Amino acid sequence: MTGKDKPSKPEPSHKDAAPAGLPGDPRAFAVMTEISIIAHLADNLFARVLPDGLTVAQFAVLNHLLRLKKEETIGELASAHQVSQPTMSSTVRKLEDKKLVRLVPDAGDRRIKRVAVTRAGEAMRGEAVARMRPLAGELLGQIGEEDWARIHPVLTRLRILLDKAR
Amino acid sequence: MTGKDKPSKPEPSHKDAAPAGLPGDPRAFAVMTEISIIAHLADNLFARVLPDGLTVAQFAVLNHLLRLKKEETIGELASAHQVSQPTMSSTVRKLEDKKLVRLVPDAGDRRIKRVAVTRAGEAMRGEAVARMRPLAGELLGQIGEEDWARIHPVLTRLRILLDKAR
DNA sequence: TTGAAAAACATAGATATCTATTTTATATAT
DNA sequence: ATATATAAAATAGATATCTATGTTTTTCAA
Repeated sequence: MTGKDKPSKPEPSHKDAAPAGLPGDPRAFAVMTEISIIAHLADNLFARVLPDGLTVAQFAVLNHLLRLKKEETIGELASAHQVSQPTMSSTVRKLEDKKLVRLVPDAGDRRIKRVAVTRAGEAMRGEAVARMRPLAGELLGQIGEEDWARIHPVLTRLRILLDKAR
Repeated sequence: MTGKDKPSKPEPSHKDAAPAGLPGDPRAFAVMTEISIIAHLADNLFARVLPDGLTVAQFAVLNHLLRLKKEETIGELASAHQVSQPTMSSTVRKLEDKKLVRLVPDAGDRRIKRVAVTRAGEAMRGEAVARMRPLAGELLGQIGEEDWARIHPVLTRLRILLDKAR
């Protein structure tokens, strides 16, 4: 995931993509399509600027724990990040292999291990944030603050609707 | 992908998730996080209502070709759907195995095979659309038309920005 | 005309995700 | 107290994606 070369990368051209084109509510489908493409593009772009060996999923876990300033179980992390428990187990193990987190056993419940970010983990997250800052400023800065504010509440409502329908 | 049981499925609770929390432009990051979650939830939801054996990627190809009413090469499909050429080759082969598309050799250029949807493919897409209609109506109908219209142009602008930065 | 570069697709190997199941530990009901 | 149900995490197997590379065909320049 170093992203130096790009041999078989898909080329621009987004007249359309995923769902879309359904009868009934074309605009809603068009918007969902845009959202799908945006998520995909942002994810790829993000992956390219991350420090070597750190995936988006791994960064997200470090960032989550450091933002909340607390330790969480694998199950809690899986819920928060919308992935299955085995997937989060795998992500956490990779972070552990790199010494970016350590697993703290729970005193009262021996099934549980809480994930704690190490110093090295903090440093790695700091580097990741530093690397994405220019890209973020350049790109996201081109959308005005008022536009972000305009779309934010609608997207939150949509996310809550979809979340309830799971 | 039948989606009958759901043992290790992540549970609700979205106080937060991926990126977010970066300094500089918190709102932009919060929005990008919402977009990422929405795309993920919609994809999963969509996958669950599709006819058995049809993946989202496969449906997207059928739908794309039927909407545009034309045949396209594997390379064109890969570009349009933001995936690598080998991925699209694989998706097309699966559709071909199920007789939902057939590969039409190009008369003038023997490297090329155009992907054409079969009758069975049309029927399958029709069934997929029929199955998702109630879900779509129920969910997406809860967001007013004016809200879709409000966020659409901003999202399109954002998508174009990200696309240029690839 | 022939050799090199480019293009379209296929193949190979790696990885991240998923579902299903297993293991171990805790909670609860008889 | 003991048996059963629930819960947390690990393991196993499948799949969709990616990058890197190979093969075949076409294009173009010397």
